[in-house]
Amino acid sequence: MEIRPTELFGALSHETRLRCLVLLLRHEELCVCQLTEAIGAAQPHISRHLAQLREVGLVVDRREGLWIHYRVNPGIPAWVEGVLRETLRGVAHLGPFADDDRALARMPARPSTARCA
Amino acid sequence: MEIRPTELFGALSHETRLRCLVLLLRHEELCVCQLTEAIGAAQPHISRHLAQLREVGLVVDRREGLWIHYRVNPGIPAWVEGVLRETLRGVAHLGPFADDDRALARMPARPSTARCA
DNA sequence: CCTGTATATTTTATTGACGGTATATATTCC
DNA sequence: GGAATATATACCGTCAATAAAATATACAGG
Repeated sequence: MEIRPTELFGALSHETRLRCLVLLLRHEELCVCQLTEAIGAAQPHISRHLAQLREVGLVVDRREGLWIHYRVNPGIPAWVEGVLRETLRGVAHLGPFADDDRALARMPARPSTARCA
Repeated sequence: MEIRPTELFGALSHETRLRCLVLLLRHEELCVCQLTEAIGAAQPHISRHLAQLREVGLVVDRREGLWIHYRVNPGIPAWVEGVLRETLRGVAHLGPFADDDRALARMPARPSTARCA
């Protein structure tokens, strides 16, 4: 698993992508509709930025029926893990990131239980 | 001292800026001519990217005669320090970063001793 | 004050990232 | 197979980042 440093930081330099990643660091695995709902943006917007995270190798996806679940790539190098850990430590309490987490907690039904929206 | 996460990562997402920062992490304090020589780019190029690192708050500068010395801002938040430490750990051995360090070591005269070029 | 050195900034042109909308693909259920 | 849902991609106009060259500023020494 190789990640080029400038590509890593480029991926983290956009608020939408960073918010997605922070949610995934906190919740192991989430589907697109959960990320979309928690962040409160348009679905193609979230999807496009998730694709960029995937292309860099930061996240992997897994299809299950209609839903596609994303998670942080378990194969990232140790130093990248370190960067993500320190980042989470630094941003977890900040406005948008904390709000996203609360919005996610308020979501009524989770996938594999019923429909998303 | 406040650093916005997306701005931090944006600053690290350009190879020239990351190379400058890695050199500064390793050497405490360097003047522009040392960075220019070690990296082997045009002076205005280095200067512009140092300015961006300065605007984000990652580095500070100090004038001493003709030379302007840059160093990593000692006032950055702990989590940013953590990110930088992990980054250094991850990239130190990679091509351009290791080469820069060797090129710097080969520089004959250092500032405050004689002329730069 | 004039020259040369070190560094910064401005200018201009180009490339690349982004958002929004529309459309396409995949899957399930009927 | 057709409808509905979840997600992805394509298209397009716009704006910001970048490079390269030229110019400006700051300082030192004669």
